[in-house]
Amino acid sequence: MKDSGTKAGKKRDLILEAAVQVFSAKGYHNTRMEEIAAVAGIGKGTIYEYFASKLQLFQAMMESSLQFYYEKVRSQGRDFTLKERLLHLFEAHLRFCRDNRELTRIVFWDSEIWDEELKEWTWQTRKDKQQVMYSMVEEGIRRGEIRAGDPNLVTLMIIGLVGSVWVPITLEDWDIAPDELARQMVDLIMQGLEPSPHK
Amino acid sequence: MKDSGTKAGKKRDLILEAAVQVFSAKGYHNTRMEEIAAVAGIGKGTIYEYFASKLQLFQAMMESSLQFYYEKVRSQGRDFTLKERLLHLFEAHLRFCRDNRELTRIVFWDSEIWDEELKEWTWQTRKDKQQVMYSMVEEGIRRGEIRAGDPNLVTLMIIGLVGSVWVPITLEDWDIAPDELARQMVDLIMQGLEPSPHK
Amino acid sequence: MKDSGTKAGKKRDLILEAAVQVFSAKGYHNTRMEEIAAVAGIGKGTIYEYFASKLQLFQAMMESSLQFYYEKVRSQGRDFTLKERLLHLFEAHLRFCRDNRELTRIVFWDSEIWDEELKEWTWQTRKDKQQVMYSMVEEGIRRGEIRAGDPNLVTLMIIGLVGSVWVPITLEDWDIAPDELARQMVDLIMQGLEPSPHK
Amino acid sequence: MKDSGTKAGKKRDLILEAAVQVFSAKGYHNTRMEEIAAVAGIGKGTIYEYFASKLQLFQAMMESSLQFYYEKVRSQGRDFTLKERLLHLFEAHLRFCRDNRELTRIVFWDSEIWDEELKEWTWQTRKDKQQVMYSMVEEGIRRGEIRAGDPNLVTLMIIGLVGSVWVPITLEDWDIAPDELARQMVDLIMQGLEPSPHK
DNA sequence: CATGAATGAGACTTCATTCAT
DNA sequence: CATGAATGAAGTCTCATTCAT
Repeated sequence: MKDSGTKAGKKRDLILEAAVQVFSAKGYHNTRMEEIAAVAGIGKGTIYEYFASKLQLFQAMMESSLQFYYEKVRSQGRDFTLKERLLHLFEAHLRFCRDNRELTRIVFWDSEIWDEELKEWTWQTRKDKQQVMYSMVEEGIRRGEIRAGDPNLVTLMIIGLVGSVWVPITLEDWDIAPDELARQMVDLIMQGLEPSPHK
Repeated sequence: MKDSGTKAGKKRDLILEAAVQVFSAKGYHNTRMEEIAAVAGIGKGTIYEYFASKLQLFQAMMESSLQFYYEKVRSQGRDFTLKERLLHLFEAHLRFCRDNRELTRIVFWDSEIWDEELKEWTWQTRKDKQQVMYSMVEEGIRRGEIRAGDPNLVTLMIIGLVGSVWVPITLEDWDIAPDELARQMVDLIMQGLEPSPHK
Repeated sequence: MKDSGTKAGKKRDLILEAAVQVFSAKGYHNTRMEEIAAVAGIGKGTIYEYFASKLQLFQAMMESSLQFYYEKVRSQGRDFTLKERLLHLFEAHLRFCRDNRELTRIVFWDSEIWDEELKEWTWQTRKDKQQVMYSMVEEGIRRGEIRAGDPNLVTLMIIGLVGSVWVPITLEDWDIAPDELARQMVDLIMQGLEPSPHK
Repeated sequence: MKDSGTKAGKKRDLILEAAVQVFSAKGYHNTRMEEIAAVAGIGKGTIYEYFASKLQLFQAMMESSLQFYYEKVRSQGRDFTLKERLLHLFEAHLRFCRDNRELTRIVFWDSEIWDEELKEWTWQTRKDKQQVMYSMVEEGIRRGEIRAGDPNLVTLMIIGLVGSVWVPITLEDWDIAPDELARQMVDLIMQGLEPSPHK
């Protein structure tokens, strides 16, 4: 699936897949290298042929997972209104969450590792995501698609909403229809809660 | 027995405070009992006079911290509109986050412990919080204060927003004015993003 | 009971009695000073007012217990035949074992302490006991009361028999009549197992 | 899987041998896993590759030792008189004690561990041993080889004698000739101490 | 004298990592 | 390349002993 044509990296991907499974199910600290090896169906020592340490394996797994995520999510058009872009974004996100429950659990939530390097990386990733959203929001304001306001706060609200629905989807196995839910989410964000007398 | 009246449990609290500090800074697994003891300025063994194990210390810290949080947040009136209640809630929450950056970091975020009992407890806490909000939302709909819609989704959005602002406050040391920010948040939630032609 | 008239040492004996109980029930290493204190109904620190360490408390308990044992057992006449003396000895021994099951358990059996000093002491005690018996046996041979043979081996057999009946008495709560059993034991030792055609 | 045929379990046996040495010399509680490892010439962690815990190592050592003992002792004929069987038994026992001084010290004596499971097992072992002897005695009585009497007491005496000679052999390094000593022991048991006028 | 809260040395055990095969 | 037996650093927890009250 992730294999890029050639046979090279086949075992590396095998390990990565096993890592996703085990890390997702048990978290970083409760995962034993031996178990990853077992799940991958290889020897414990073999992992070290491809990854220098447990931490680096975790990082690689996160990176590849997020890349995988971004590929899915970012495949959206450019010449759309903010509303439409949000719709696409939400839908893609929801779809991904629904289809990769295990993966999202570890990628989005569980990160008590506090390795300095990884912390920095996690941090940067978060900022990047926020920055993308921030740009969208700012552009939306410029275009007059949304009313002026603190774009920062708006960005946070959107990110927060996206994050909040993730919880019940992955943790409670909430069964959703991505397109329908995305529509509702956008509606909520755009219209707010107040009853609109003019509608 | 331990002390006469006011100062009872002094050392227990000392340990709890140290635990908040160290657990918050390093996360559960990277925290060493010895370090907590050092920060508390006591001997390693003393902790075990008050808490049976590392896990139980963590649990006690979480519990007391959350209780502390709820005390601060729940001190809000009842005979108010949803809007007013949200305003109070947000403001209290923001105030707490601002004033207890370290604490909120561990309490709200970091929980890769995966002890079955604690997991259950964390889970229940989350559900409780959600339930309270859900009731508020439902009542708001009944009263006609907000338009009908999936109360579940609305609840999630509010929780998501609350959570999302917590990140920059505690992690980026975002300096905020709780009352002003709360007002903006409520406004956002109530009005939505769309430019309102009728206003 | 053990108190020698005055009030002095009352608490010391209290501790000693508690020590017998707990050490007997749990063995040396599984006994906690705190438990002894609890059983004695005093504070943990108080033990150290009377005994310098756990080991010394154990030693004192063993010493006083053995002294108590010897008092009971040695109160036997002198101008008797070996057979009579054995009879008295066995009976006294059995009586003591029956009446002090807990105590004998720890005193005679359980001694995995391996403190060099205590080992030496245990050792010496054993040798002393053996020496007393050896003298009796030797005298018996001289007097022609028993046939010549290796007095060492005879001594061992007697000690062995005494020890062997102790096991079911204290561990299996074998209910015995000391005088009757003593008679049988002496009979066995004196006559042997072989059917005696001449008797 | 570990090795081809003869050398299988080499390291496990290495550990077991070291365990016998150290446990025998120091007793259970005063033995440190690290020391066993050192004696075995391996790393501390390696022990845990073969035994789950200190207690299980001890149990395994006891079991294998006793099996080893029984193999040596039980290799005796069946169609013999009680006297002959005792002779063989004693001789085998003495031989084993002499040749395995260290081992017998821990196996027969030192058992202050008080783990419930092990206690039960020790207990059962003792009962089994006793039962075997009891059967022999009973049969001897039926056959008229020994005079009637309480077979229980006779059994205890024999066991006691066997145990009693063990002490000087292993603890005092008593140098013995197994066959000669066994003969004397049987003679004592069969004839008793009393001078036999008919002999 | 009596106490028990405090201490910290030291024990068992885990598990990431190495390296000989 | 692949392996898994071997390793030992490091962590949690126990409990005899101390000492301020």
